[in-house]
Amino acid sequence: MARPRAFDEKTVLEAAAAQFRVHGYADTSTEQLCEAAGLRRSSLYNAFTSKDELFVQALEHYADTMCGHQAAILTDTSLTGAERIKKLIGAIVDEERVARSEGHAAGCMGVHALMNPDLRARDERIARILDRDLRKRLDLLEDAIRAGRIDGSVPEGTDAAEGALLVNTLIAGLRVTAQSGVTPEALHRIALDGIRSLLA
Amino acid sequence: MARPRAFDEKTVLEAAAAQFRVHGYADTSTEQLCEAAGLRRSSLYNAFTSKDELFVQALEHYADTMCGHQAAILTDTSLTGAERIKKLIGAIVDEERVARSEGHAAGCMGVHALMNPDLRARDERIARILDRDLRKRLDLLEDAIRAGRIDGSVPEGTDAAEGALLVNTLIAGLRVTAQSGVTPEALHRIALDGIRSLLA
DNA sequence: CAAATTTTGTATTCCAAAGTACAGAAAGAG
DNA sequence: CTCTTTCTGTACTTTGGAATACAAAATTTG
Repeated sequence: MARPRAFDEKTVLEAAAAQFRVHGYADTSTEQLCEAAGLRRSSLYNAFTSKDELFVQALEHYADTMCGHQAAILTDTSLTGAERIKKLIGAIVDEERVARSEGHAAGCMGVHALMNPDLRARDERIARILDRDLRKRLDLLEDAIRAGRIDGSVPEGTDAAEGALLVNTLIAGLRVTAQSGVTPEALHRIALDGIRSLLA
Repeated sequence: MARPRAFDEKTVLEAAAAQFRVHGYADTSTEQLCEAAGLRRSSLYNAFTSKDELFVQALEHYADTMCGHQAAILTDTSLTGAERIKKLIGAIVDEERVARSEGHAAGCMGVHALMNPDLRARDERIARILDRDLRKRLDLLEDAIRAGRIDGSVPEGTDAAEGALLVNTLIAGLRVTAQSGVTPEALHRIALDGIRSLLA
């Protein structure tokens, strides 16, 4: 019995995340967010009370979506453990490739939020989301490494937890290195060199 | 024939960098900068015209200092090429260790500035400093790798440019991963695993 | 010791960006 | 068709922090 929302909430969260992941929290103005979402100020504030709140929701949605993508790759049992990890790296590099074709780097909400202790302190939910997301992704990586140890694509002695942390660290590094204009091809090669210790 | 400055400029730049490397540009207030430097607003503005200018100078000093430290390690001819790179990683991890003992991560002006396209756009000098710094550090790393190829500590086939980029990428990743509370010991182990491809 | 000049402290101004108010338009329910 | 409710657009208010003004204090040199 009332006028329904003319925009899709998820779509707005994705548009917001696209801004935040490139510019970070502080350097994304509510103006930019409106522009990116194709919404007016009041619609945005009506749906999401504040920039802070919008950030939290965008981060949550972003983390879930990302994690979903990575889970799809890392649990694909048609591939060996090592192949899954290589495919994940390929996917990250591809993200950078399309961002590059748009004239910027892909950025990463996770890196931005992690690197900013003040942001995490401002809203405890942010730290919680980041922790949960990290934990989930490490678990997925550990499972893939264990699978690799069994199928023979990963050396037997490999510590799953540390291998997972290495892959995650390398990915964060890629996000940063991508900002300095390195080609996706070079990015791909160094990432594969970085996980050499995980390949049988 | 005039009252001399009561503070040391370098010391102020270092205090400023210590704030910027943790909080980033936007989330460091001029208030914090005054506090950290032990200076009053007017002294700060008198010496460095603006927050922007202070940031640029702090970044320049920070990059030079960091590069100097790294150069000392990477050109130490009493070590093999591989040993130099391992020692560099140890030094980065130690930085994180002391930061951790102070209750935070070390952060990195380079990572913050790189991840923020708006900041680089605001003042062309920032992009210039970052480019020069990256170039210098990659050159040092390449030299160490080449030295390693000669002394036999690094595999013959290794591409120096890509090896250098890998080490640099890993270090950036360490800066990020350190923010999530991983112990310095774990950080050290995964970093060494990450450069496995560079070790003979 | 006094002049010259710069530093320091407090208070103020200024600005950009976050957030709010409210009138008018749109859409479903009866 | 009309009533109700929610959405949309414009203009306004608020706020946090960067930057400035200026008077008083401090210090070196001649």
